[in-house]
Amino acid sequence: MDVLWAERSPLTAREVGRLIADRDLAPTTVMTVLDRLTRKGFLTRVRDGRAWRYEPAASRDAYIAELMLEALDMTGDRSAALTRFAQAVSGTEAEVLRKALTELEEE
Amino acid sequence: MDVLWAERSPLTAREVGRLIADRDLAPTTVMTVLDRLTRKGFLTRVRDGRAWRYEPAASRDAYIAELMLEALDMTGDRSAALTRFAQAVSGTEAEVLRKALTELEEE
DNA sequence: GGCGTAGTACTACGTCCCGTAGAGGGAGGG
DNA sequence: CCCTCCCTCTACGGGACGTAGTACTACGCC
Repeated sequence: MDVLWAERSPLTAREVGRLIADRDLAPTTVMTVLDRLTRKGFLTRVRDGRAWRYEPAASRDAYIAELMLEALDMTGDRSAALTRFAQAVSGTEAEVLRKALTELEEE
Repeated sequence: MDVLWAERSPLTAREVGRLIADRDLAPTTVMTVLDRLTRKGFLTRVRDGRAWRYEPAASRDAYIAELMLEALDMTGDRSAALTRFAQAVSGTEAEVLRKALTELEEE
């Protein structure tokens, strides 16, 4: 669903339908989906003549980060979960995390 | 659902029903839920006489960490999402992460 | 030894979300 | 004036989930 969408950064309208013509969906289907995503706050829409122009409300990365935080909220012991997580990521990704944290510290 | 369950570490059977008597659910309801959680791999069950004894398949923390990794898998750019995440956690939690990563490095 | 009780498996029903789509309305162009 | 485009509203099938009932089995007591 959002997969299709969240990838392309530029804003668009029902051109989305053109972009995913391979799945040949009814035009209304695409509209319904965009509409529902908007209702859920994943997309933002702006009028453009009689059509709408949709835009992601947040970057994909921000959305993912939010999902991760949401998962984290489900536990009582956030530290334990975080530690677990740190242990679970691969070496290179641990490196990325470390770097991000370091930069954070420097600000 | 798992909320009730995943909190208590010790293993149990239909005593779960006793433990959540406040929600006064039919005994069968509790059983069905435990059964479904087992099917989905969240719980492990062992025979104990004619009854079953349920036990979490993974610790809550491990489960949360897994959820976070799952979210991370949804992006194309894992590094970007990780960086975002690192920036999003609160200061104290960033500290926890840093510590976990450092210990990881030392091993 | 039969009968109540505890525990299990199987099935069901309402609800909600999601992917898909159709039917109907307003607005611009030929 | 009609056609086309795009929008809104409503719908339907499927799957998950929370809740629960029914049917079967095995203990154990009297």
